[in-house]
Amino acid sequence: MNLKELADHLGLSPTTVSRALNGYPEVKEATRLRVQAAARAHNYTPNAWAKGLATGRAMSIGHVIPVSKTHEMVNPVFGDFITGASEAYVKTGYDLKLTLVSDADEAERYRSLSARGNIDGIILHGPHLSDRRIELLRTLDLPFVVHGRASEMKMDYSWIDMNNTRAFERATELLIELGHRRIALVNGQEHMDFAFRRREGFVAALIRAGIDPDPGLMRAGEMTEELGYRAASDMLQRPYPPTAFLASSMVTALGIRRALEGRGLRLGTDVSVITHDDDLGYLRNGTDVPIFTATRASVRDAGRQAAEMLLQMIRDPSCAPLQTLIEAELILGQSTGPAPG
Amino acid sequence: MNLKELADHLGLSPTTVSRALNGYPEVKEATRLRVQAAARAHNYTPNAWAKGLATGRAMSIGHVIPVSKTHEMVNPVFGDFITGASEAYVKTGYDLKLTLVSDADEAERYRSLSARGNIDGIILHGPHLSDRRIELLRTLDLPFVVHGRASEMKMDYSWIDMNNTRAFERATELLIELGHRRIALVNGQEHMDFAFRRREGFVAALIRAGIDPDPGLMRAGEMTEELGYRAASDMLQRPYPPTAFLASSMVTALGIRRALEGRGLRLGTDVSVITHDDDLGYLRNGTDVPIFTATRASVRDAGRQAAEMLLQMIRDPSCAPLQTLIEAELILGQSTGPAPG
DNA sequence: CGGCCAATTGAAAGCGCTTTGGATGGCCGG
DNA sequence: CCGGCCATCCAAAGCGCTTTCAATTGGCCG
Repeated sequence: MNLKELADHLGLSPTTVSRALNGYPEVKEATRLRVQAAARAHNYTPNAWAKGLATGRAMSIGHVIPVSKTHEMVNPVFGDFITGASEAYVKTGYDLKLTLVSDADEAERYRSLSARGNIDGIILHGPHLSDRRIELLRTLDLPFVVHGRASEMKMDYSWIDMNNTRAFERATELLIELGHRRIALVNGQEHMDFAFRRREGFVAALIRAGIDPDPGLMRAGEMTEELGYRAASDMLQRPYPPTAFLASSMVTALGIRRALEGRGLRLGTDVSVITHDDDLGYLRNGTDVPIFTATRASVRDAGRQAAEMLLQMIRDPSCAPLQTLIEAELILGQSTGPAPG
Repeated sequence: MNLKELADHLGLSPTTVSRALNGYPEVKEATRLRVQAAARAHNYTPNAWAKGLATGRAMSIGHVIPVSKTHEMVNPVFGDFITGASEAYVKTGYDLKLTLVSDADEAERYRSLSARGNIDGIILHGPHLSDRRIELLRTLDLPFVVHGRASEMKMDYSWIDMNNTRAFERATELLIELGHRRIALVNGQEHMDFAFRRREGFVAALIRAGIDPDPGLMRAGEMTEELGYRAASDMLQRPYPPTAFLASSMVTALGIRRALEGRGLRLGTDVSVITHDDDLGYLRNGTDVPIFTATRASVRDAGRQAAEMLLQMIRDPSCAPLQTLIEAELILGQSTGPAPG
C-alpha cells in the first residue's frame, strides 16, 4: 500500500494524505483522523526512499568504526555504546547504519557515505591522537560527533569524551596515598587518544608526587586478557616489582589478576589493582561490592548522549560544535590496599 | 554532483551515463571509460535513495537484536558476528542497518522495517526456544537468516548455527573420560536456544555414562563473570563439590576461575574447567597455549557465512531455505586434568 | 544502391513521496 | 450583494536514478 493507493481509497489527494500524516496544520482535524485510521488499518508505512528523495533527510545515522590489521577486533565497548545511542534513535525514528572500514579505504568510505546522501550524520569511533578523519569530515559538511577526542587536532568539532587524564590521575593519586611507589600501567594502544591521555594523567600524578616514571612499568597494547597477564607476569619478575597496577580495561585487569594469583600474590593485599570500568553490561565489576577499585563511567550513557548531541546538530545545522566531558567516578573495591612492607 | 550534471558535463544523456556506470553492455567501451573517469574525477556517487526508489533494491541488510529487561546487554559476541558479516557486505556494497528492539514492540518493528521497504533482508539474533519472530518474518516475505535455531519451531527457515549439543556433549565426554563424575554446568539463560541445546548435550553425555544429572550442579543466567563466580562459589561449598565445570562463555569461565583461586584450588589440577570459546577478538583463549580447554567456533566466521547466505537468498529469492551447521573444535588447554583422588 | 542489422545513444516515463502554487467554497464586513 | 479572507483541498512539479522504447548511425549483403 502506497500513498497514492491510500489516497484513492480515501477519495482524497496524495497531497492531503501526506499532510495529514505528517502533522501539517492545513488539514481538517476530522480528515486527519480519518486518514490516520485508514493508514493504520491498511498498515501503511511510507517508503523510506521516496521520503528520503523528496525531503533530503536520510533519517539514519552512520556509525563508523575502523578495523585494522593491528586492531582487528571490534572493541567490546562498542556494543554498549551503540545500545545507548539506539535508545536515542528509536525515540526519534532514526536508523543506525553501521560501517566497519579498514583503515586503508576509510577516507573513501566517508566521502561516499556522505555523497550517497543516505546519512544525516556520523558518529566517529576510536579517534587517534592525530586523526585525519576529523579534518575530512569537516570538509564534508555532514554533522558528526566524535566519541573521544584527538589531542593533536586543534580544530573545533563536536565530541563527547570521558576525562581520561583526570580519571587516571586520580587513580594514581589514590595508589600513591596508599603508599605505593612502584606503580605499573597496562594501557591500551597509545596511538589511540584515550590511552595517550590516560598515560598523561598517570605520569602527571607520579611526577607531582616526586616519583620518576619508569618506562619498564608501562605497557601498552590491544586490551586483551592476555595483555594483562603477560605485562603483569613480566613486570612481577623484575628485581623491584610493582606493588600496584593500573589497567585500562576490565578484561586486562582480569589478566593481571590471573598473573598475580599464578604466583600466589593476593589481590588488594600483596598487590593493588585499579582498572577503568566502562560499566559494560556483560562485564560488571561485581554487583553489590565491586571486585576492582575502579574509575567508572558508563559507555552506554556516553552513547546515548553522543546520539542526542548529533540529533541536536541535525535539527539545528548552524549550531556551534557541542562538547561534553564526562567525569569518571572513582569507586572503591576490594582490589586496593596499603603498599606492603 | 548528480547523474544529470555529470551527463551534461560529458555531453551525454543520463541514460548513457547510468548504463556506463552500471556495466550495461550496450555502451561503447571508449564512452564507458570516459564516463568512469569523469565520475571519479568529480567524485560522483549515485544517490542511494534515488537508486533505491528506481530499482526497488535497498542495498542494506537489517540486523535486529533484542534488548529486554532481563537481558539488557548487547551480547559481546555480537560485535564479532557483525565484523564477519560486514566483510561480506562491504564486498557487495550492502549497508548494515542495526536495530535494537525491546521485546515488547519487536513485532511492530519488523513489520515496519519490511513495509518501509528499506531493507533487503534480515538477520535475526538470539533466537529463543520457541521464537514467534520466525513465524512473523516468514509472513513478511523478506529473506532472513537466523543466527541460531529455535528448537520448538518446526517450520523450515534459513539458519546458521553452531552444533551446541554436540559441542557440549563432547566436552562432557572428555571430562568423564578424565574420571570426573561430579560435573557442573554454568550455562546461559536457558530460554535461549543455544543454552538449551548445550544443556541437552551435557545431560545426554552424563546419562550415557550412567551419571545422574544433578540439578544442583546446573546453573543458568546471563553470562557474566559474576555468574561464573557465584555459581562456582556456591557449588564448591556443597558437601560433594564438583570436580569439573562446563562454562558457556569465556567470561563466565573467568569468573569460575576466580572462585577457584579464591579458595586455593588450582585450575586443571584440583578442578577442571571447559568453556565454550567464541573466538572473540578481544577475549582470546591464550595465543599460543590455550588457557582453557574449550570448544571453539569462530562467531566471526559465522557472521560472514550468515551474511553470504542471506545475500545468496536475495539474489535468488526462490531458493530453498539454507541451513548451515558449524561444528566446534575441541581444543585442549591447561584447564583440564584427571579427576583428583 | 537500397535495405536490414548491430551498435550506440537518447527521450521520457516512472519509482513514492513532499511541497509549491493555485483552486474552491463558505463566511464575514461593508 | 460583493470583495476579501480563511479553511481545505488538489494538481503538478520535482527529488535522482533506472529502464523501456525509439532514434540515429554506419556497415554489410544482395
